[in-house]
Amino acid sequence: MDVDPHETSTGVDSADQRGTAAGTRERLLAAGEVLFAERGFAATSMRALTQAAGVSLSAANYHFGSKFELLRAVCERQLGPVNDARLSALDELDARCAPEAPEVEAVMHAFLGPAILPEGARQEDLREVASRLYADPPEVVAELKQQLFGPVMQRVTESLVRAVPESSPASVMLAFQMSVGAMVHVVAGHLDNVVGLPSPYPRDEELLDFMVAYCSGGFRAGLAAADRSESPSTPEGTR
Amino acid sequence: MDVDPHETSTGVDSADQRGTAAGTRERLLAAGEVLFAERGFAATSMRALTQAAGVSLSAANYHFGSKFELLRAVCERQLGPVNDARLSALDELDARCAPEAPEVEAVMHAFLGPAILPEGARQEDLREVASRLYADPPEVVAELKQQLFGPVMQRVTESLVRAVPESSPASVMLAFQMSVGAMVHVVAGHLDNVVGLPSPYPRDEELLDFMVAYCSGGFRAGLAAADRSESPSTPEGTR
DNA sequence: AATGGACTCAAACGATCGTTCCAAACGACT
DNA sequence: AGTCGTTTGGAACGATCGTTTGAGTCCATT
Repeated sequence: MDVDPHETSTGVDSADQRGTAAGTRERLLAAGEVLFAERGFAATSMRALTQAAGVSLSAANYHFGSKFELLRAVCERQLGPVNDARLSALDELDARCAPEAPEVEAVMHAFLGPAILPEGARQEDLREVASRLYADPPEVVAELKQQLFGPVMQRVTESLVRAVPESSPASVMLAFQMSVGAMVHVVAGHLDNVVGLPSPYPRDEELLDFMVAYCSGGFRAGLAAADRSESPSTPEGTR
Repeated sequence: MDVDPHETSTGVDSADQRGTAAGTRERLLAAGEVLFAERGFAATSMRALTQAAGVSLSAANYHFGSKFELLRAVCERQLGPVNDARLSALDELDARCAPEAPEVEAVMHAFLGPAILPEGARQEDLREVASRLYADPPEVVAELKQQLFGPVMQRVTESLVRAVPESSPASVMLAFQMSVGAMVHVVAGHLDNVVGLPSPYPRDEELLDFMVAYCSGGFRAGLAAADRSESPSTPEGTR
């Protein structure tokens, strides 16, 4: 807390790979992506992480201060572009269909697309660290999760509520959360562990279309069932 | 491996709570249910667990041999009845609709029901340990997961493939896996962390109906999209 | 050449991890 | 009473955890 070495030193220059300096921080982030994603936070030791990154143990603590801050940096680097893309896609969607509410499919596409298809440069492979956040939390990760996902979740929920005005917001939230669960399951790569699906499932537009169709169809079907069970009886809690 | 104290000592008698013996093992399992569920395997220490159970540290290792075997016992106790109920519900479903294939909704209900509604005695609260298995694995839990979920997953997939014979089995598996993800998300209680839903979400029949509708609707919509993208073009890999 | 900051390293810190060991307490049976 | 097998508690084991320390290296600037 006393002295933070270089807080926002990222992006001081373009293409500064001249020495050995810039490589360390990047290698730590890359190793954190892999290890945090496949073993979780608690099960990943700093020694295993720094060894995988090929740097010293104290280098990690110098750059990030603590293990948790390294996790935060990894998550922010992974989710920052994704969430930005989501928000801009939702803004563009709202702007396109003027005063009317957007379609459920379009909102789901704006939400799922950036998580499935790699937008910018980082074309590599896994984006699963954030998914692991849904698993590890010893109640410390909760704050990080809220900070990372909160704004986007609120924004998507708002668009979905407008898309389906006839359903209660609570049902909309529940249905959307189930969609989140389905997405997390796919992105985290839990597909192969039970049945014989291809392990690194191809992240192409075909999968995205599939997931958008699934989440939208489930969303609508769930809300239909909720409306059906709310209207005929039990008008409890009109408040 | 040498001497296992009481391997299958469960159920030697009915109501054998005479001394202090039967209480220890039960208290350890109960504490494991709570702590493993809310903190994960790696983040839960044996000391915290035994302290929560009110027993000594060595008592846990005496009864279960190791931390991992305690996790296995907790998971088996939680998932055993659930998976049995699932299999018998699927058998009953197959027997009911004679030669015809079962409905998607019925299969989903047979799969989701036992996980949502507590069948037998254990009416308590959380059944989230198994969900945590989808998160923790440092590649050791994979074997346990396969052992716990494998048979049921295979059985459900088989029924779903028969229910939707026009779709490819791979698409059916993927769609079902997304349903699993949605269910895990709900059962694990990840609902509250992002938005303001009620934290211990009520596990009643209304929720079950909602989830069955969601998973079935998503399942059908996803498969429809997959069929749509397979038939018109790209007959790649006919092999 | 010299200075200062950015960065890395090996080594060690105290704490906690899972597990083991051993002695004591328990009930059941002769 | 006495013995046996079962179960428990306290202390300690070696290993590993996250973090800190201090000396060292590198490069940019003067």
